[in-house]
Amino acid sequence: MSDSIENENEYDPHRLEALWAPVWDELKPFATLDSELSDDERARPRKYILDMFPYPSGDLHMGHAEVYALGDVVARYWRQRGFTVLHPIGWDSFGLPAENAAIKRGADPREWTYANIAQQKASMKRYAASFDWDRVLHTSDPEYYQWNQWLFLKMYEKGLAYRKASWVNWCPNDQTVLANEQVVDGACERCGATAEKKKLTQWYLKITDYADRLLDDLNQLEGRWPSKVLTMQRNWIGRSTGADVDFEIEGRREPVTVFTTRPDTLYGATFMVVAPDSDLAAELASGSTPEVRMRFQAYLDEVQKKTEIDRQDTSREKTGVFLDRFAINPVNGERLPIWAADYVLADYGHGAVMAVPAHDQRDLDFARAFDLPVKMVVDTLAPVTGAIPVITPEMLEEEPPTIDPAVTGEALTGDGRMINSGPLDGLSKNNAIKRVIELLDERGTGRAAKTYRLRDWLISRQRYWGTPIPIMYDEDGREVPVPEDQLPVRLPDAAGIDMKPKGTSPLGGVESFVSTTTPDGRPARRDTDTMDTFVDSSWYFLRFLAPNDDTQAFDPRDAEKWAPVDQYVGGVEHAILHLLYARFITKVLFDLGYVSFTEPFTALLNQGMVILDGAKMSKSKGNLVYFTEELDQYGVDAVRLTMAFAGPPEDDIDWRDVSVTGSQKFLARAWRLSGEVSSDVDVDFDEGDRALRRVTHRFLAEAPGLVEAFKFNVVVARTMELVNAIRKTVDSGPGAGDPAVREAVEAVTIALSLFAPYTAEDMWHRLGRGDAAAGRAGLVAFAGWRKADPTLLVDDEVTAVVQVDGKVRERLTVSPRVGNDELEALALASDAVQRAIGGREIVQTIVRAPKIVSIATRK
RNA sequence: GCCUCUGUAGCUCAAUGGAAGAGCAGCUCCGUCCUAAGGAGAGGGUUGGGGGUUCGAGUCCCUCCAGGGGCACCA
Repeated sequence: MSDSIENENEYDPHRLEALWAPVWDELKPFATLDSELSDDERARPRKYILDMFPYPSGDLHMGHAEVYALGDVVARYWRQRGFTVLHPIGWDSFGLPAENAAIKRGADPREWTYANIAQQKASMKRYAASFDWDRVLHTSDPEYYQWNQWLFLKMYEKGLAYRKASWVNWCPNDQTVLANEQVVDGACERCGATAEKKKLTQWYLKITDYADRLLDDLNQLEGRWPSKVLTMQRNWIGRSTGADVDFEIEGRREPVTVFTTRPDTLYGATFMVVAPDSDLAAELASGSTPEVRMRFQAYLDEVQKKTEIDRQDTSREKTGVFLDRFAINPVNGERLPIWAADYVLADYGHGAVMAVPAHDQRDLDFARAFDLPVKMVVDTLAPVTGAIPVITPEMLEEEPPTIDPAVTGEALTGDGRMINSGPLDGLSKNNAIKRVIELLDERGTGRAAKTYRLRDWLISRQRYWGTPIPIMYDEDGREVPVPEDQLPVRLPDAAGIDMKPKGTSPLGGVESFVSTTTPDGRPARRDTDTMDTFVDSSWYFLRFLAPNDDTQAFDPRDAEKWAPVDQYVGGVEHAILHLLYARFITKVLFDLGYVSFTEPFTALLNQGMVILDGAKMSKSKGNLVYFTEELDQYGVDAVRLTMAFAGPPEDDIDWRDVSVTGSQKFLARAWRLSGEVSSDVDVDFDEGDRALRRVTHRFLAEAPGLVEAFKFNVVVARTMELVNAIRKTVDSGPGAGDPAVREAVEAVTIALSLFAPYTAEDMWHRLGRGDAAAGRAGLVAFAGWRKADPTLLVDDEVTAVVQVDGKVRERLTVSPRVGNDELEALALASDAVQRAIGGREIVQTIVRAPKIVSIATRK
């Protein structure tokens, strides 16, 4: 039992949490719906700060603790800068874990999900994240997902949503298809099972139509998004430029088109390779001899047994089978044997390549394995720049080393002069590319072309807990879109549905769901797949603008007011998937006229992970740090401050390396100061101690730039320095009554409001600042960042250094406004400097007033 | 293998080409019946190695080493 009076003079984070949480609940400090804003707040400039919303699997963990601490620093900072800040939160609440829990424990996915949401929400409130709790959304609510369906129908109308049969990635564990983006190193991104290939008819969104814009618009984000993410997106889209070339095939009416980035080497093609799992290969084989058909089928079986992981092993030996068919090179009429080999991919380019072994390593490896001819068409030793090669006598005597790829096994991929290439002879690589495309164009047998690595986005999932695809099929199997006024297509109750994965959607077994009628009254059956949950998150930032609007997905006028997101905060694990999809959907909405911007997230901050002992935390490793336990032990503010102080946000935080106790001690030091200030609230700061005021104002001037550059750890270090300076002033300077002490402690309090809201709120009120009558405007969160006084930023005197021949020989105390000439004269007048010069001739003097004079002598 | 980012005090990080610094931890001292909180003080560096440009390099260039990340049979 502790005395409550004594208690109030001791820093007790849990007491402060209990004291202020109810006040905040009452005042709703961060509510931003129009009805909640005062005229003044409506008139302020606006910022939209968004933290990636969580998936509700269990309670919050340390990773969440980091994102929401850092995102909150940014949101609270802009409020202090006088902006009206939209900072919403919601839940990405559709998805597999709910369904897997249902299968494992017999729980209803809906109940499981919403129970977890309630728990996470309570934790976030305790954590004092400054969210607008009036704008909460859950993607699993029909009020949300009906707009997924609306979006799908809009895209369907535009031909951007379509169904096709194709080889798809299949997760044998989750028993569902995966988007390309969800296959990492040949394995399911979620569960790690080796992905398989299946031929299925599925729904796709035509993201490839947007490939160029998705790539080119990345330039707008340069400097505002981490360059790492930009690079990953560029790689993922993977645009290659080159040419399509048509090859006539003996015994076939239609020519075969291949894509190449090196059309200049067309004269060096010695064979053609087609992907064994392509339709083309099957067709060419079936038109060949029975032995070829047999050998091809055997090869295809072998290839299809390989996993994605085997296939990606680049050190593998080349395999293939000759199809006994021939293509005709359009530029020189040469007959090229056609092979099927699995180093050519069916779904990239046209699934066929012209092989130029002399100038492509893969083709060369294949040619050497199967004894195919190698023909050099680029002399890479020939100069292309016009420089004259230097030939030494030694070089003339020595036999020049051969560069022939057939001998060396090294393909020549560099620039050089074209040889053995008819009209291209003598040209450099780039000129030859231009010229050959002209030639092909003239003959109509080829053209400039671009190819992408990006594939269309497969969104069908054979699972229950997701958005039903709003399409039905009539008795002839024709697609019929669900009319907009019949949305949402509701997910049926989980009760009685067998969710065990069986490769087809659980919804297929719910006759009352499946059976429906077309708008014109004919019987029809619904599509039973649900959408990839990345559809949900691809536009949620717009739904936050009016989460309760049941007439539209979002109001374009709200989008004008708030969007795009000024600052997005989240983990780098979404560098491709979520961020690429959200960019794509934003461009679609732009094209449909719903928004006036083409990029959803103006700036992006990726935070690192919280790890322990150098390793990712995981239940199986037994190295978990529990969020709630940390809060119980150290208090919310100390944990939040630690997240900000541990290092640059993008670096991982090893919980072993940080000291939450240290953060707590610092907060206690700062908090105690707020109780020691003995000057009045309206005291005149101008009369305060000048030395402390200088430290304070330098802090006020410097901190905003640091926050805006995400150097939160540096801001915290600077705040610590300021606290140390105040302590010195109080204990061994002018004392706690000096006006400068109040000014400095208030600056600390406002700064701490970004990191440690409970502590800062309490300090603010102990300082006599919190105005209970002012409503939320009386809270420290709206105190406003103090302006630095420029006259306090310049020192009265500074030290200038004099170097002679690079060594510091003298320090002069001068005015910061000293001129170059004056400073030079002072330097030369110094005995120490003259001794260092030692009578030698001065060859150069550089003066940078007021910092340095550098004198160089002749030695 | 290719591309890219990062190497500064024990740890985490600062430093428009101009004196190598801060916070934390550790150490010493004060304080205390004891412990802790609290206070005072000092120490700690080949800025990963080597070379270059410069009056002057942690900063720019080259090279090597180490670590992280990305890409990798994409024609």
